[in-house]
Amino acid sequence: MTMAEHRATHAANGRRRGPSMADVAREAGVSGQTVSRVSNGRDNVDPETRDRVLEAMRSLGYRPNSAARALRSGRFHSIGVIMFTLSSFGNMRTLDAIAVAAADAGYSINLIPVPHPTQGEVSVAFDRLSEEAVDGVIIIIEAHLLDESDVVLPPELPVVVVDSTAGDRYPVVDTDQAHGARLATEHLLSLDHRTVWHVAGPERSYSATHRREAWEATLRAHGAEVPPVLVGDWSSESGHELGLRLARDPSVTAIFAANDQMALGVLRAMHETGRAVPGEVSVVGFDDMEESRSFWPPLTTVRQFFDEVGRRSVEALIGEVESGSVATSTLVATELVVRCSTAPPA
Amino acid sequence: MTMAEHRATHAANGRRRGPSMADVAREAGVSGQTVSRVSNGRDNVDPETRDRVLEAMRSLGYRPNSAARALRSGRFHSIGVIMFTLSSFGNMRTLDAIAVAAADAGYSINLIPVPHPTQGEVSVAFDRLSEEAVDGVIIIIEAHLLDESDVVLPPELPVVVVDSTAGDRYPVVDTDQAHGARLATEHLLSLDHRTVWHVAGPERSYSATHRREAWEATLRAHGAEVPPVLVGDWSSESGHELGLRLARDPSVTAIFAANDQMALGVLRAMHETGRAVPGEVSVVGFDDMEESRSFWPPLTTVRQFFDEVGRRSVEALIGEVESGSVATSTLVATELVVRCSTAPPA
DNA sequence: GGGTTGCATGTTCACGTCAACATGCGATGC
DNA sequence: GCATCGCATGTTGACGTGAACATGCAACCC
Repeated sequence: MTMAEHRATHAANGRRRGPSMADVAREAGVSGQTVSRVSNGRDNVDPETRDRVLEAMRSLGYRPNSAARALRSGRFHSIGVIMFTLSSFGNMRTLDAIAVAAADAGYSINLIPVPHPTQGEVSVAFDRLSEEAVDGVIIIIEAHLLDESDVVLPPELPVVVVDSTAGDRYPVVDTDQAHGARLATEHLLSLDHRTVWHVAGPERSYSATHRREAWEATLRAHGAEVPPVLVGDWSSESGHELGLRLARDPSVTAIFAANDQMALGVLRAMHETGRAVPGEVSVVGFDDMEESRSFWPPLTTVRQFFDEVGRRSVEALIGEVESGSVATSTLVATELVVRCSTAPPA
Repeated sequence: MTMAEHRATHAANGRRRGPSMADVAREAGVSGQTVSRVSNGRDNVDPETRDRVLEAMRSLGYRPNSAARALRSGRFHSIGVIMFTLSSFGNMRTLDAIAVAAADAGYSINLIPVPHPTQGEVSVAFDRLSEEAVDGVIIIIEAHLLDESDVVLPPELPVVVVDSTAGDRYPVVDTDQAHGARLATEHLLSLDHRTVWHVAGPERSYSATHRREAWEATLRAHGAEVPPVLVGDWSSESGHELGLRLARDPSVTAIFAANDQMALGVLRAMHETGRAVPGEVSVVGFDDMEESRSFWPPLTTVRQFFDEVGRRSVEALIGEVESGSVATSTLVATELVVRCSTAPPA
């Protein structure tokens, strides 16, 4: 039976199913089991038989049915990724890396969005998740939502948490936020700024909290005064707003923003108020997003290795899925990228 | 049997399977079919029976097995999304919208990355795809790769193409690139610029081509001279490079960049060479990414409605999946957002 | 009151795959 | 020459679900 005939047959009876192992077996004159063996690349098949089967597969346009495979084996070769809006630079880059790493390992990615980070929504996402065909989950949302909600992840489901903390319930892969924040703060102090102001991310974000705490600790360690924190929401808008506040205070000479977007907003505020960067005010960001080298002035920032985070989280998860070994949490280093937005105070 | 006991049982014999319909049926004292009916929300079940079944499901921690369901029904309730790197602002926003729209419709998203846009890679992605458990596919890659390669998408698989063209093989959901480019160009001309230079996206991108063609057509329609095109690669780096070239030419007073990132690079080039924006040179972007309002100066740009694109493509695809009707192609409008990077020539 | 209708529920079986076990056959050992 | 082994291949059944069909029972009609 040719592929065209096959499809015609199926079109006729209204089903859209592709050819099955049985069809291939018939075409090749072997048993279904032999087709299965060829399909799974086992070596205990006579080369000649294998060729015949492969030829039959090709001519019929056979594709293994992943649902049947999953049903039989109990494994889906799929990883669920739960995340808020992708609209954060870091999340996006991390997801990208996860997708690539997963594909390399033969896993597909099942994206589960949580449009609004409320407990209700998280709950819904998790409920949905439990019906999803995934072998494990990578969570890229603020974990406090896990702590507080009575949401239950399906037990026995391997989980890796990214860029957050999760008590010690799950392994965590995170950027070394504290290290990055220390690098940024020390860089500014080493330029002889008396102290460093901080435009932080939202209160409930762990990344934001870690960066802020490390900034504060670094200032204290160097005997510098700790100015009040300005809290933003990661957006350049909020950076702009807080930047305007800082611009009014002539004693401010060094600002560490918790991400590049807010740093961009701060830069805009400085331009608007005529305060020279880096002449009067130095600014450091966090993330090293692709665009930050084109900001004006090009932004000194802390580079995160999102690819590494994605890669490691997939690695950890698949390890857990395949060998049952629960991974340990790991930190990914950061590095300071000095560009043109920092200089000694006037 | 309680949930704990149930899991203990399974742990003991080494299987990690959850309880099945049969377990629930036994617990509730009904047949499997009745459980199935409750599970699928059919209304022909006695309320009392339904409650008993729901209670049994809860106590056992029952979750429908999606693999078995898919095997039986031939439907996966899953949409495959094929895309290059997420690292483009537009792709990311579109994906986000797709994910949300799909979730609302009860579909999950299967992300299939194509790290390198070569034919070989595309081929691999498609091969992989054919084993994936998806009911349809949304393709967000430059479609010429489809045209040229001998890659075969599984026949009968519904496909929607986003932000590209696809001959008339598949329905296309696209932003009205031409309209946007015309808005941008006319805005600059209306400010009395003699002509408008264009920093285009890569040759092989359809979006880039459409924008460029519309820019050129608009200039011609207004009797303006058409200057040579500068071709970038969407990155702010390339915008910077080409911007430096443009900055050297004093006759350049208006620049339309094919995306915001390249516009950012152009802005940087102007700052570096001391050419005032918008005093000496006006710059318009395309996309209206979240950050562009915080560029210096805040960027005049063409807003794309990525959410709408994502929503419509999901709608079109699901329509095709569920009713078999092939959708028609649609265009999503754009709008000009005037900020501070444009002004009449000096 | 016999037949019909409507509704809740049960029984059977097939979806496509693959593990486990079975078969068959040539080669090898003593 | 007979037992044994290795290897390619075949047969059977189960994974969990839900469509199709079957059953059983109460209400209703003329």
